[in-house]
Amino acid sequence: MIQRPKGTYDVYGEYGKKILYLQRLLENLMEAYNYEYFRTPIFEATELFHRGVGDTTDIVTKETYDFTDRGNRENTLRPEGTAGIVRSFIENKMYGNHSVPVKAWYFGPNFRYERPQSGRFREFYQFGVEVLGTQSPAADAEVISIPVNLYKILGLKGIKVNINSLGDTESRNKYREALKEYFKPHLDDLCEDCRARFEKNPLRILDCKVDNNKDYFKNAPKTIDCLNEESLKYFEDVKKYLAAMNIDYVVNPSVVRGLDYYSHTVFEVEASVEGFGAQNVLCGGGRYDKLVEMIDGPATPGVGFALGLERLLTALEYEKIELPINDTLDCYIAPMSDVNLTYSLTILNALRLSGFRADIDYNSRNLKSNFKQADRLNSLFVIIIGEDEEKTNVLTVKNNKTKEEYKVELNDLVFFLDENLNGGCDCDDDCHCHEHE
RNA sequence: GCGAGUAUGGUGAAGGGGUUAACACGGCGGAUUGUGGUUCCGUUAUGCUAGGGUUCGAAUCCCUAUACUCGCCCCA
Repeated sequence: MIQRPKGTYDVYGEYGKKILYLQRLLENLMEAYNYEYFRTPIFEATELFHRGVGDTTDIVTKETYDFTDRGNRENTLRPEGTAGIVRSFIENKMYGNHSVPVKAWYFGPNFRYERPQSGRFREFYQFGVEVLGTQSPAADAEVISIPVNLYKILGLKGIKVNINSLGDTESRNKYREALKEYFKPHLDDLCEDCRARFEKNPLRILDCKVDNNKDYFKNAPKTIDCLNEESLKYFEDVKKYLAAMNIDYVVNPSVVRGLDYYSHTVFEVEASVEGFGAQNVLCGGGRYDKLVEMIDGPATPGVGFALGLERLLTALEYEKIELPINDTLDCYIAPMSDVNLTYSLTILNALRLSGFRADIDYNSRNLKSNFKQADRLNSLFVIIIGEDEEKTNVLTVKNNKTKEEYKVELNDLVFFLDENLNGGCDCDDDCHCHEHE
C-alpha cells in the first residue's frame, strides 16, 4: 500500500470543517485589521532562504526540501513565510508606489525535513503577518495583538504571552559577548548541546531543557540588561502599547527566537496546558529591521509573526472548544427506487441552485436506511419520492425534528423550505417572490 | 542526525505457542414488501505490518525491514 509521505497528514471530515472555519475567521480578522492578502510561491530560489533565514540555523542547513529543476535552478520548498513576503515586497517595489507600511497576511503550507512528533509535521500550515516599512513600536504591539485577539475570539484560555527584547545590533552584540563571558567558566559543566550552542548561537543556551535548572542560570545576564538607552525606550513603548490594548504578557528573558534576522521585540505565545506535548509554542515572531537589506532591498524595518495551524487545532481540542460549525443539511432526498432517481435529480438540482444544502441517496437503499442516513447527515427535512409523488407532482416532505409530514406541491417546494428553514422572505415589498405575489 | 515505545477487520481492542482470532462500536440485510435514531435476529478479518528463522504447530518466541507514536536537537 502506498502511504502518505512521512510527517504529512490528510485533511477530511471534521478536521476539514474546522480548517475551513478557521480560514474564514482569519480572513475576517485580517479584514478588520486592514491587512492585505499575499500569496507567494510555495518554492523559491534556495539562496533566498540562506540569506533570509540565516546560514547558521538548522532550518536552512539541514531541514529544507531542495530540488534542482530542469533548467538547473536550485529551488527550495519554503520552510517559513517571511522570506517570500520580503522578497515580494522588494521585487514588486512596494517601498515606492504603495502606501507604506505594507501590512501583509498569508496562510499556506511550509516544509521542513524534520523528525515528526506531536505538534510537528514536515508539511505544516502557517498563518502569518508582516508589517514592512515602519519602525514604530506600535506596529510591534499591533502584531502581537493579532494572535492574542484570535485566541480571545476562539476562547482559548491557557495561553501565555512571552515577550523579550534583543535590542538593536549594538545591544545584541553586546549581549552575545556578555553571555559568552558568563558561561565560559561553566563550559565543562554544560551539556554537549550547549557547548555547541556556545559558539554557534549562545542565546539558545538559555532555554536548554537539560541545563536550565542549574544555579548559575538564574544569574545569567539578561538581554534587557544589555540594551542601550534607545533599545530600552523602544521596549518600554511596546509594553505601554500592549497595556493600552489590554494584553497580558510576561517579560521572559529566555525567549530569544531561533532565526537570525530578529532584533528588538521578540515574542512567543505558548499553550500552558498540562500534557500538551513538548511543542507547545503556538506562535512566535518579532522585529527584523535588517532583513530587507540582507535580501538586497532598501533599508526597511519589519515586524511579523507566524502561527502553526496544527498546534492551534490541538490547543482547541485540549481546551474542548467547539467551533460553531454548521453541520446540518437542509434537505435529504430519498427516492423509493431507481426509477424515481431521474425525477429526484431534477428536484435536487433545483434545490441546490436555490441555495439549499441538499443531498440524495444514490444507492437505492430502503426507506429505513434512508432515514438513518438523513439522521446521520443531520438533515432538517427528508423528501420521499416514489411513484405517487412523481405522478402527481405532490411531494412527501417530512420535518425531521417535529416528525410532521407535509404534502407539498413541487412548485411550492422552494417556498416551503424557505419558510421553514429561513423564516420566509426577507426582501422588500417590491419583490416578486412567492410571498409577495 | 540520536533515543524510547508500538504494530491484530471500517473503528476500539482481547488473545503471550495448540488448530472456528473473543468482545464492543460501526456497516449491510431482516423482523415491519412506503417512514428512521430504541429493541431483537442474521451477516461483516481464509487472517494478525512485510520478509526470514525456531517449532510437529506461530497472531503469540527470535532476527531484519518498514510504518506509526513520543522525546532530544531544532523550531510554528
